[in-house]
Amino acid sequence: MSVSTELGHSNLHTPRSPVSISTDSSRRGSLKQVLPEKQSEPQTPSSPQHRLTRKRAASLDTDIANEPRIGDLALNSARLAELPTSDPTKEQVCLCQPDPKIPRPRNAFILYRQHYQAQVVAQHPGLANPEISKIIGEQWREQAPEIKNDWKRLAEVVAQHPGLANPEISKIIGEQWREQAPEIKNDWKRLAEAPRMDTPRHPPPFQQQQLMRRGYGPPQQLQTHRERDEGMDLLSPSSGQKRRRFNEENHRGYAANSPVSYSAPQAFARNGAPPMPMSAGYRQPLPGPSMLVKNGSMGPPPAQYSPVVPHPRQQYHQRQSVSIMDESLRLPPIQTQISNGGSGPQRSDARAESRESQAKSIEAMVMTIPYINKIKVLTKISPPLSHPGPGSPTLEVRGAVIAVEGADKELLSEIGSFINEYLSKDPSFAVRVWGTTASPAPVKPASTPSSDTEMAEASTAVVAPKPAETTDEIDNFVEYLSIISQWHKKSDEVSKYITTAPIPPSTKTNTDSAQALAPKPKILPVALVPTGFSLTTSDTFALRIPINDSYAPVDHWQWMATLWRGIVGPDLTIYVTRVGPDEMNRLGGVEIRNDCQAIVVRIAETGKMDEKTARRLGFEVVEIVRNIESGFGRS
DNA sequence: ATGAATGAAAA
DNA sequence: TTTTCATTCAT
Repeated sequence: MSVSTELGHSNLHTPRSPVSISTDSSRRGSLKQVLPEKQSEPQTPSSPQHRLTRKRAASLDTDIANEPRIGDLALNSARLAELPTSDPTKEQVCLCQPDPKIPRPRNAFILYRQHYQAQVVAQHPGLANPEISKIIGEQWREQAPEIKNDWKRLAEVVAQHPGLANPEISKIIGEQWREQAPEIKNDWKRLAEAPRMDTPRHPPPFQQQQLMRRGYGPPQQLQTHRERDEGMDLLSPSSGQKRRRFNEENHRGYAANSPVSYSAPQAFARNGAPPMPMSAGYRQPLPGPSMLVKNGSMGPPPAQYSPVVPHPRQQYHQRQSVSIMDESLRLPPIQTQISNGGSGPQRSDARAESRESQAKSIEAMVMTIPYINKIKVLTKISPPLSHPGPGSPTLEVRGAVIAVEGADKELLSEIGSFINEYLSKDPSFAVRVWGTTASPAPVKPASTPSSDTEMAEASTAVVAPKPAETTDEIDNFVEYLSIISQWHKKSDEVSKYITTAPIPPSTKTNTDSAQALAPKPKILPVALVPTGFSLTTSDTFALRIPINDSYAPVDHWQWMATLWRGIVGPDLTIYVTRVGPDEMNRLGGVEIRNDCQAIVVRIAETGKMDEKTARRLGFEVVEIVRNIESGFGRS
């Protein structure tokens, strides 16, 4: 059969010359087994294993063989050797080796598991993989048929297009598959067939194949880590955990698990469905403050991640094959964009549409960044009030700054009020609330005809092009800066507040007799930001302000967050989010995150916070706040 | 190498 | 029907 072709193809995927078996050995049946097998026949009933691989590979290849592009490949000797019935000498053995072990396609469950692995690990640190499999397996079982079907379809797509083997691409497809127009789907298919640069082990298809040789080096591991990860690793130190933990988490946990549940951005907030199905945090741009940690520079983030491809932008208008490739590197957001461009049909307001789609993508990306990671990053950017140096005067008290964050405004407000009331009724706390002065509305900055505004308008004039859009962007940006500015001022108030002993209502100043009154419980000042602080605000504006340069969504968000530098950070972050019933059962309503001084509060999709959750939350908050104080004093 | 899960496909 | 093997990665 087309065996020969196939093999050649397989090589394509596994760049290895016939001889380089060693590489493969890492996997299950490779060279080693093959050899033995030949000579021996001791096979008991189930000896098949070894050769299975081979067979499988062959079949797979067949599929591949069908693909047009395959033809280009040069074949390897491996195959050739076989055909020749003529001279079956020992050499054959050698030649055959290359046994390109083409992995079999991942089925729906495997894809599903793969996707949630990270999340589960994040939620259950230290859990062994077999356990993780159980968890995900259980989840899978409970999953609605419809959702399973979505994954099945995705699995089919992946199976049909070896190029999709790359989880990254799979994810993208899964994500947008459902709602994309047919022509876009075709684009994706093309993408699938196109070489993906992500996986080091696969050689570039077409023409490039020859040219690129040098880059690769040995087969390498898998796509798992790449340069991007370095950044993450850097970040993780604080938590001391494995890198994995980091990226994972999709902050919403896994609620709706359909790979294609991408649609309405709102959906994310609504049901907590991870926008990106496949490997959301996989090797993504990472949550970590890559730039922060990396070179300590606060400057602009790294240009782009694609190590191989230049700049997506430059290639946008190139021939489809090329541009598509770039896209794959680029990640979801832009891809959509490109797809649009490629399919040309909708002429009308392609620009607006593209913009819209970009916004959607940004949202998808930004909201996909695990909130835990965001909290960690923000902690680095704006850490809690630090302990005064040795020489500094001792603070009379060290209260706490609590921030309630979350994407759902209503929920935020509900929980924020709860915390406020809960702490306020406790006489040992002196609560004072701070909030972001939400600028009334899209209304013009009538109240603040600051120079900033003027500048903004001036530049608008200069730029001329699209007045409307540009103006909005600037307004948003100005508003953001304004908010940041306000917080800088409030920051001082907050710091002062939590380090000043509150004056008890009736009791007079007890400064003098402080010691004598020792037994009396000290009143702790608590600065509460109940309706969203740095995290919520960064998210809001990261979504609102479009990306007009080469910043990746994650970097875009980070950049927003960076502006909080210099503003006192929360000692405790309470992150509220809505989740589906299953997630609620699995994770509970209140989760304490000691790794980032946070409490995650999960509220059922439909209702309000139940009493049990409220009680636990209140208790934990008090507990943590008290510990903060004592811990502070000691450290 | 083993283990866990589920499912597709080979034996 | 049974067996493999896709994915993951700490033991």
